[in-house]
Amino acid sequence: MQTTATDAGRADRKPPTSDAVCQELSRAIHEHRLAPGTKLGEDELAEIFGVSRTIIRTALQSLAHGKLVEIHRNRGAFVAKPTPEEAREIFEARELLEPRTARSAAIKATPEDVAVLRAHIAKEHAALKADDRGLALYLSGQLHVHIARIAAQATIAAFIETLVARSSLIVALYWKRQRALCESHAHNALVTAIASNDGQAAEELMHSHLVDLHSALDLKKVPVQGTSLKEILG
Amino acid sequence: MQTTATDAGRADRKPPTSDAVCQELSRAIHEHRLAPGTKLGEDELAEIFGVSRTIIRTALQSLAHGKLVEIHRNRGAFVAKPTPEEAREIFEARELLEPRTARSAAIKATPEDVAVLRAHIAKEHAALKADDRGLALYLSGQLHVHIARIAAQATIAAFIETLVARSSLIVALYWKRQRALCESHAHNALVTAIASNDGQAAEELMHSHLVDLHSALDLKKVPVQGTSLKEILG
DNA sequence: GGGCACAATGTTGTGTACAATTCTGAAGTA
DNA sequence: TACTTCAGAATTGTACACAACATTGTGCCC
Repeated sequence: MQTTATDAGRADRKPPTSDAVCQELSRAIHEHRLAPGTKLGEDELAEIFGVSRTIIRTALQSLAHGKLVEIHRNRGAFVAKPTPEEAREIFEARELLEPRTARSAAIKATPEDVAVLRAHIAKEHAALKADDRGLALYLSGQLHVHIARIAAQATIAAFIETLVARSSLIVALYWKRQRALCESHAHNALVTAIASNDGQAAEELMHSHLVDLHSALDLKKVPVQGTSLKEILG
Repeated sequence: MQTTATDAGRADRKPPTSDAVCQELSRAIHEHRLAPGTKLGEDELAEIFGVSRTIIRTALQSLAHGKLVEIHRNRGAFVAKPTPEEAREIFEARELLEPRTARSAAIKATPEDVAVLRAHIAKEHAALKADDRGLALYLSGQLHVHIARIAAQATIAAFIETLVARSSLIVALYWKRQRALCESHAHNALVTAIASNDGQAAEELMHSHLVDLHSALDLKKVPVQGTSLKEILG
């Protein structure tokens, strides 16, 4: 998978598929290299990736389905800019889904699963040490997706994946704190609970972790208005 | 919205948009007019709807995102055929999401909301009386979506919408019983609980309703092989 | 000077043509 | 008879061209 992303990024060798473009853009949004509200012009992207607009359009529509991108008819595609209302919904949804899923994961986790999770956390730490905040953020989200997958629930895992992705946008808009270090500790504790197959603890830890994240948002903060100035001056 | 669907169906007046095509196909799948496994040829659909393949492709990709359609590269699009494993996942997900959502809905429901739900049930009854099983099935699913919307949870409502849609495919493949009448009673009780703002009862009724649906499936049954005869003759 | 109408420009939406791949069928061989 | 091989047909994937729409800039009128 790393190969695919690299291929798409370079676009020197082989023409990337729409999925590759999709992943590349998705990753860029995850890592906050693309800010909410940014316009995603088709011609522009087509040139960057070295493909025709057809591929780009497919990728954008795909991202729009996951609500990472908003497409306004005849006006173009923009990186989504969740409202405080949406942010609340998304975290409510996560608080509904993830704790129970974490419990299932803890019950079903094999030593191999745990090893994967620990390796993941190690990468997260490394990224933080290298001061790559974007990558750290991305990995941090992916851990949640991994846990959902361990629960043998591809359907719910897919839901959580979109929620995590959108959470990244929310963090970009409404994040209050500077440090993200605390999360690592929460993740450590969570993985430990899963390692010892303690469903109850995993559920509770996941819940408090999400509440913690949620409370680290300032939803009253006026979102950085990428586009619509009328809202600012309205 | 009825207009849109009709336009798309006829395709005499105005060229339908990809969303219209999407809705039309979605509806056809919901109502079991399109069986799981059916091939959805692009040229074929393009002629039926009176548009170019471009529109059709967009619509199919959209449906593929909701897992109603499977797209195999270079081979085409087919109505999805959920495996027993997926069926289990989908109902587990519904059992996780819907009872709590029903509780929220019951707490927040206004008299107008209840009126809408009751009108919906009336339509459901009418469809059953008219022996339009397809329509009845569709409406039956939509009630669940309506309830989720009342809970002021667009995000979760969207999830439930896809789960309901996929449930329709599962019913097409694995349904055991003949009669669907019992559902109507469950829906009645559910709406009554919501009408009296009884969150606890709504949650419990929704749960038992889903368990009832789930138990009405025979997941050991070999899925009816829609098209690919090679699988039957293996 | 302010406001409006209208042309110019750029971007997106849709249809179509061509290339690439898969499927179908028949012929040939063991 | 069963299996393989290979060409033809059909279908999908991609690129491109044109049309439709939105935005922006200019000039005119009040």
